[in-house]
Amino acid sequence: MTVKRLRERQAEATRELLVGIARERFVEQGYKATAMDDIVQRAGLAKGALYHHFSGKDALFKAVYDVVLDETADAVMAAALAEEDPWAAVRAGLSAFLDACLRPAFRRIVIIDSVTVLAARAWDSGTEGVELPMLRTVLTPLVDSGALPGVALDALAHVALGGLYGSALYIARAADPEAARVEADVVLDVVLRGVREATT
Amino acid sequence: MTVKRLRERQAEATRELLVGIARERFVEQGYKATAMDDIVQRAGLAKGALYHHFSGKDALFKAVYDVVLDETADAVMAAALAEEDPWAAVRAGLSAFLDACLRPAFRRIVIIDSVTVLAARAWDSGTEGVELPMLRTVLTPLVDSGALPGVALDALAHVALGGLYGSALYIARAADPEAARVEADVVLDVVLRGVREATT
DNA sequence: CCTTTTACCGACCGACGGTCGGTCACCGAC
DNA sequence: GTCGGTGACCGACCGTCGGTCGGTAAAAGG
Repeated sequence: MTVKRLRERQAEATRELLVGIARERFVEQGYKATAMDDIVQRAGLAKGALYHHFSGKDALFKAVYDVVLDETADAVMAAALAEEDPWAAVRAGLSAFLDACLRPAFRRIVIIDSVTVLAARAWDSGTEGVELPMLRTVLTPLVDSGALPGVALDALAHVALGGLYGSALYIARAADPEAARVEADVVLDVVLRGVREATT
Repeated sequence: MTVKRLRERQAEATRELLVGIARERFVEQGYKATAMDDIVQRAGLAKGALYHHFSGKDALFKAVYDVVLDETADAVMAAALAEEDPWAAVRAGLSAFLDACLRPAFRRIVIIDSVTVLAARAWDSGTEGVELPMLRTVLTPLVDSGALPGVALDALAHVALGGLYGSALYIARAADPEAARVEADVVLDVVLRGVREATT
């Protein structure tokens, strides 16, 4: 496993090179405006190489998306799981998420383009992203604790994800992202405290 | 104004025909999978005619989008403005919105594809949709009433829009949309009541 | 009438995602 | 060592599709 054949290492390097170039282009120009030929040329490779490693443009994007998302998911989950109290956990995860929204790569890849590219795929196949399972993990304690009678976990997760998405878009669109982050934080905090106090 | 020249009427009819065909195709197959040639052929016209009336595929989609959105916006705004109490207005608009989510055309055009197609446009130009102004109209009384101290209207509108979008997606994805509508309703109601009771 | 306007035509273009037969360096077996 | 197999990579080629442009005929206007 640790001992890699030359061919293997070379292939993996090529793959990572492609993902790296693709990430740079996707973040800078967006998904649609980025041409496969451009990526290939900048990588100093031929088209066949790209299609040898990735089944298509969307698969390449997915690889980039996974990397960018993981960079955030770890931080968010760590922040949330570090808290004992379910409400505090939600609050901590929220804060970590809003921080992530300030990063250009996260905004462009995860917030804007992922919807465009991966929605169709998720539509046909039952493929589910990482965000919903994450939210379920965080929200399950709340629902299980009986604090939210009659609330379906899945519905709650979807609405919450939407709200987060809305915040992210607001921050991404703002002329002053830092200030927008604070504003979004206030709004989400009001909602969170409201739900909490009204149901306990 | 009411007296239209023959040419004018003919052109308008053609335009509406194209929008109608396009709407049918967009709803059935989605934006990307729909080819301009297909629309043109079904309408019994040539490509030039289409490009005479619409500057491009996205412009054609925008025309369809506007029609579908207006069909809903009127109902939502009417429901909201019929209520005196700001909170009841929000609740009424919410209900009307969730009803709209059950309509296939609304789901496909406004919820799914509009993000893909119109996001890029809205990104560059400061073009804003109809939803945000609508939400601002509904939410302004709440913010003005001082019930939500420290909350920025725009941030609140964005978060709310996101939550609605999440609900809509949940309903659209569900095997049983009717049941999902009820679940989403419960969640949104909990959030709404929570915020309301915690701040009054 | 004759000119202008314009709705509409349809052949053509270029960009772009994707394919496929071919090549050659590496690798394991004997 | 050498030899057959494997697979990373090559790059010319293709189909699709959004978009263009010179042309045409009929209505509008004088």
